[in-house]
Amino acid sequence: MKSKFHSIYQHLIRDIHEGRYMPGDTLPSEHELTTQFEASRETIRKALKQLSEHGYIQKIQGKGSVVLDVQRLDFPVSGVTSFQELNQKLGMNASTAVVAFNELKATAEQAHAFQLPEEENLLEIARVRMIDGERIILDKDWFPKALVPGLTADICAGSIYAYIENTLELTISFAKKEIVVDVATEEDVELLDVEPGSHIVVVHSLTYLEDATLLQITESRHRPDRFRFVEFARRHKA
Amino acid sequence: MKSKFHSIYQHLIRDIHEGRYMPGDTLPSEHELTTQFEASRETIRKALKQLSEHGYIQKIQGKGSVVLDVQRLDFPVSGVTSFQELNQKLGMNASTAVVAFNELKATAEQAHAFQLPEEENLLEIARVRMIDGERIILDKDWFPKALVPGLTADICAGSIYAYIENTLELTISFAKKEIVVDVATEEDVELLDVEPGSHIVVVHSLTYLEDATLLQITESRHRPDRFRFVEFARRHKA
DNA sequence: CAGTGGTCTAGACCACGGG
DNA sequence: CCGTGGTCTAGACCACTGT
Repeated sequence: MKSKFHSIYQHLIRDIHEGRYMPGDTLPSEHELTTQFEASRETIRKALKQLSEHGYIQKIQGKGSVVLDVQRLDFPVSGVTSFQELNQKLGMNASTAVVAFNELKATAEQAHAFQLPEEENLLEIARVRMIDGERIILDKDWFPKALVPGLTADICAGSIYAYIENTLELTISFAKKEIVVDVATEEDVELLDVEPGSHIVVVHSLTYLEDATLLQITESRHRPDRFRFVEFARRHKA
Repeated sequence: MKSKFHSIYQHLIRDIHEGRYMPGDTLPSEHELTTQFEASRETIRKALKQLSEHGYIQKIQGKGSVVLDVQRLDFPVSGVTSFQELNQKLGMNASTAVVAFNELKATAEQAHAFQLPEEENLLEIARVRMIDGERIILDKDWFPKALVPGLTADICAGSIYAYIENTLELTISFAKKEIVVDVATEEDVELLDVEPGSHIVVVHSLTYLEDATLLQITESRHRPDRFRFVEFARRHKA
């Protein structure tokens, strides 16, 4: 992204993070920002719109753009973010073990979800995430094999997202997620540090590319005492 | 909202829900929509932007706006939505019992969160949500008393949000949420149909008005087997 | 009243996709 | 090549907030 409004957006985020604008302050008016960034007002407004959507500011008509307290939000499990990205950002003492890497035929249900001909080949990957020496998360992923050529078990031990976005140059665009609580399966007990009969938090995700093709189905199974999900949401009236 | 782009947005949503555009179809081009709605292209684009953010369409450069399959998303626990609104929308067989309605002094922590002088009066409300005859959810809310004049236990048995938005004419704007899993307290065991020692899904929320003042702190405690949270999220690269 | 954000317009140029 | 969406502009008018 090298668009003008996106640069302005990032510039203002940096200003907020570095404390040049504190929570409760109002940003300079849109008119002032047009001269500061040498941009038209609509361009400024696009940048402010994004800041507002991401929880950085609240726009108040007649007053200005008030900076919100973003401190309590800095654990962005919400949105579309990979475990490795979180690991780096938060400096978690984490590691990944690949426990399965199989090629198999799609089931009827999977073929339908991926809009592929039945019996198309899928990659099935299972990974255990360890944090501070404990096995906390079991991630199970399915990809259409044709979409991720060259993907190896070694790559899966690092960041699949980095491989997809940087090496394959695919653009991940959006995801649908569902969080439910399930009872631990035998597999959970075997692979994670959980007791039989314990609850497991299950995050199902469907991840899509920018042309709206389904790239990935994920089932992420979390030990409940280490699960945390944070969201910023705006209200949309009916 | 009676803005032009919002009417167009709603018009297109209705078209999608009523099947005039099916998943996989492309909407008419932005140029065509300008003549159809007698609006400028930027106005059309504002409407399409919202459709995109809410998961209705995916815009693809050079091609058009593709309609997504919105069927799997129609359980919007994500966003800022009240229990009563969900109840109505989904036709749940649900009821609410108010189990506490107290006026008390704010703790230091609460006073700080609400940015009120210490010892300001708060309302503390606890409600049990029953679905199909089972006590599933315990909601505990705190409001600054001054912000919700006239709120009674009777109103709390219905929709507090409806009272706030329709009667008090306040506008709820955004919320920060956190989902964690806790072990059932004695209070949970007493008020909900759960076993001692069971897990409880806890949703902490901070709800804000459009001038960014904190209106409400909520702790919503869910029986795990009936908890479900669905989200649509777009990826924002670092 | 002046200053703020909210909406809308008409036109321009660019980047991408597909024939 | 044309049609698509992506960005940017300059200017206009309105609605709201505060003095």
